[in-house]
Amino acid sequence: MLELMRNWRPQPSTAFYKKQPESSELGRRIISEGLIFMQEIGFEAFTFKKLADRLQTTEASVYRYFENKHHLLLYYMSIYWLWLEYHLTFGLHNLPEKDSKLNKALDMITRPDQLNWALSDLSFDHLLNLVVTEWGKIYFTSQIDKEEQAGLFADYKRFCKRLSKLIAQSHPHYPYPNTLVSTAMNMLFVQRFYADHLPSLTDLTQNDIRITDFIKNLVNGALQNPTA
Amino acid sequence: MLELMRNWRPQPSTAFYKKQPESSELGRRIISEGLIFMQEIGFEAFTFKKLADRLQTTEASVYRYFENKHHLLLYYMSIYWLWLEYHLTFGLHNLPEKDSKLNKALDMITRPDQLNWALSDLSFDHLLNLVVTEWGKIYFTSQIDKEEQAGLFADYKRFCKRLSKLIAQSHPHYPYPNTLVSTAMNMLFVQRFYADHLPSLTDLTQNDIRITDFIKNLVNGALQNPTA
DNA sequence: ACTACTAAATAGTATTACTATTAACTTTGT
DNA sequence: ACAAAGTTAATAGTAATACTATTTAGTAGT
Repeated sequence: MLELMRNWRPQPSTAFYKKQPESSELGRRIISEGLIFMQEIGFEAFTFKKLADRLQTTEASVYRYFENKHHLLLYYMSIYWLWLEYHLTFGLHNLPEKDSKLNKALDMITRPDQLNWALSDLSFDHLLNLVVTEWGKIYFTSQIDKEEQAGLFADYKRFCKRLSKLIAQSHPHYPYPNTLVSTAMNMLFVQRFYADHLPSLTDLTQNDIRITDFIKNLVNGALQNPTA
Repeated sequence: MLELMRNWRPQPSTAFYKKQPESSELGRRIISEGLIFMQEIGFEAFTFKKLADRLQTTEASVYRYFENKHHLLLYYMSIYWLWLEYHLTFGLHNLPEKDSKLNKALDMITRPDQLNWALSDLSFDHLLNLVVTEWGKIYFTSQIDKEEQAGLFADYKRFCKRLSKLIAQSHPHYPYPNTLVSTAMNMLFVQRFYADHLPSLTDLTQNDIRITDFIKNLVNGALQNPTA
């Protein structure tokens, strides 16, 4: 598996960019420096002008690669989903019991820091921090329908669908598998955000490993409890 | 109770505005027209310039009342919480059993459209729509710590704390009452948003009354299921 | 009638997000 | 070898946005 990962890299779809950033030195620098920078100053304050200054290039050059800064944010998000999906595929392989598959999956998604990150040019910490702080701005935008149409949410949707199917298989009578999965996924990021900024809204602390317990209890509880 | 409401109006704290909007004709028009307009064109597209044009006044005049458009959004949010809290207080009064109190509360927050709205100048539908579409931008902003400091999130925090206490009383051994409550509150808005824009991520449809069943099952399931 | 205060309009500025065009450099075919 | 074709990025913009400083008009109290 580690062997495999050496040659494997998440390749976000062409929908995210105008010019493939992996194809040039500047493109690669936009991706790697952009992540650090966007996480540092926040999505609103982040502009292509500022990034260009930092890269010693120009605003227009950055616009050659990405249509706007939101597409760049979604590009990062895509990398996250592709990476997590890759791990999930291998992690669940050959696990026979459906119930243990779901719980293994919950372990993996709630403790992503325990999984192998092999993208030397991108910092996992920066990526996770970015997702946590900007979660509300990723899939909750005024451009939602247009961006959805363009396929920019495909990775997130596919990932959720995969988990919902695990639930549908192990608990065929539970009526809300998709709702339950999207609830869990949202809470992974929202509760971390609350721990950092609105601690009175959560019982968890920063990087609290009890997030796994909370999510597992939530999901398993919902599945075992009768619905109307 | 209906008698009482005739003389009662949610009064957001002074932290939200520079000049009390209820104190002048223009101020009141900013609130009522602003809600409709912001909901119509979305928070990003909404500007004080455009609102001023619509009100046949000037940008600068609007800025006399609100520091920026985010404060106006939070002002609306405050009205929502104050109104819901008012109903909760009366609705739970004299209900003896703690367990039924929690379930009554869940009924109320999941079906706010069933509660009495008595603000003739503000449309409940517009307010709920605004909250649903802009939820991600309300408490997940780059200004979070500053706004928190200014007390702009006090209503939301107080409301959640109230519900957490119900849980802590009925289920004193459950370790995540605050996390569970903020999960439920988030899902009220996020799942509606998904129903509208990313339907594959939820099993609910627009205005689906099963949101009550989903949330009750989720909360009660979590409380009955053992944690680590 | 004079002062004090409130309300709202005028006229700005700095920044932002984004685009059109041009220049420089590489690669490729003959 | 060398011109055509393609790639990459710089120059130089624009329209819109968020926000402010200053001025004018109106109203209330003494």
